[in-house]
Amino acid sequence: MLTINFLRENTKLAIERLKVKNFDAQSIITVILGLDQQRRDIQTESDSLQAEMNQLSKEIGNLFKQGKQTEANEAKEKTTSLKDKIKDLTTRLDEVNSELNSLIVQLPNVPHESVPAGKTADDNLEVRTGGAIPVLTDEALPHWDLAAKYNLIDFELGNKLTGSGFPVYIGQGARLQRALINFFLDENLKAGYTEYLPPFMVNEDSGFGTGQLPDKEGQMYHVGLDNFYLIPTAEVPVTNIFRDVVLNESDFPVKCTAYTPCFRREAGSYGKDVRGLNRLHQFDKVEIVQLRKPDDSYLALEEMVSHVEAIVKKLGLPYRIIKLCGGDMSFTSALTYDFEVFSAAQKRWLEVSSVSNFESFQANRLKLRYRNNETKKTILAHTLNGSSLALPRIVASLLENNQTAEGIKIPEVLVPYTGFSLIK
RNA sequence: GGAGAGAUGGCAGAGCGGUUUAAUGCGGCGGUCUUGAAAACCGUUGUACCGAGAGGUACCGGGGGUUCGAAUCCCUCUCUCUCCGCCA
Repeated sequence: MLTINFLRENTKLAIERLKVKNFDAQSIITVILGLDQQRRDIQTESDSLQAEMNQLSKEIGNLFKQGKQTEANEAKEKTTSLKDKIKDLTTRLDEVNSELNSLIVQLPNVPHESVPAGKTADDNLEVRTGGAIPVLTDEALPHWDLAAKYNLIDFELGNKLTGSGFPVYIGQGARLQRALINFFLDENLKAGYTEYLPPFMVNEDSGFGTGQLPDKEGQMYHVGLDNFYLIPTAEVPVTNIFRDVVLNESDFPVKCTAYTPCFRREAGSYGKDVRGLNRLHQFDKVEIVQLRKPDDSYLALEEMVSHVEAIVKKLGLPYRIIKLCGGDMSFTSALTYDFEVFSAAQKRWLEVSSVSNFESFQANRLKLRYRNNETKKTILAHTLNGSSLALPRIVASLLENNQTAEGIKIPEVLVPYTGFSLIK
């Protein structure tokens, strides 16, 4: 969430920038600033009344000690009206605060100045492309047929065990998963990230910290008996490691990576978008998370984009990097780059990574701060994250693009991990 | 699942109705001494909000209550630990 101080000091800027996200903030911000003023007025009054009350209580204590019962009882009577006033003010303050809060959480993050305006994915900006799109024969198969042909993934079996969207990987298919996870983690380690293996379920506080709760709870699986949520991405447990933490300047940059399965309900999805590996309820992903000081978070974003790009290049997949327009960006992001790889038999671009700078939007919810060396003040850190990478669509693209008459070729960098160079 | 104990500042740990602006120790920071360091000694040491400032208010796991006054008493929730049971 945005901070009230930011809104107070940058009212015009916030309204202008939010237009890029197609969000008309004019009236809501006006109401917010009005409530903020009310809040401060009430608190000033309430504080001074409470000071008076504290003073009075102290005096009553002293009177009792001196045995002056009558005076003490007289003084006690004076507190009654004070108490009522304070109670009244406190109630009002709570009301104003909760109203204020409920409005602020409705405001999306303010996009970075470089974010293009636009409504849909069509308005996104292609930053650059790489890799060659393979030319396949007419007999080329989509990955779900390849998966069946080579017995790599059994989608039907997943239906039996759980339900649709929970595939079972088998043999070389399973080993390819394990290889990719290790490869991605190793690449991240080499780039200076520390590996974590977090819980795959989180509590409510964690869900709130990264912004999944309260609004998007329909997207997560909920374990009702214990009130836990299955994580939709490693971003949730990893970023929440730093909830309620005050870092030192010397701790930066904080760079974390984690492999986790990801669970998404994806209610309402259907059709060709969800065919095969295109969209699943459970999938594997390796995530990178960085914490930065505000002054170099955009440098870090570019660094993360280059890092993910290097991995995709090593796999030899045709890719494009896209800067999302305001309308296509997530609620919490200030700037997002998407990575897509081309899946040559489906002839579709598939999103395999989304790299974002959230600035202090998440940090404010998380109370994730650092102490400034000079001023000794605490300042909200910036959080960033990205996939490096999501497995299913990488697998889809690898299978489709690398199919030959002899079998499916495994990219050279993966062979040490798979132990085989051809799926047949 | 059963029984018991507990939750206090960065950490350890007192306090159990009114000089608590939370003792004390450790750690951290600043200083004295020293060629330098250690030791010793002295000082200092949280967060948030309101206020131009002086200053004020709130916070002792969360929420509610009793009281003129709550870290302290009551209710309730959550979590942690110990033992037993089950178990990879």
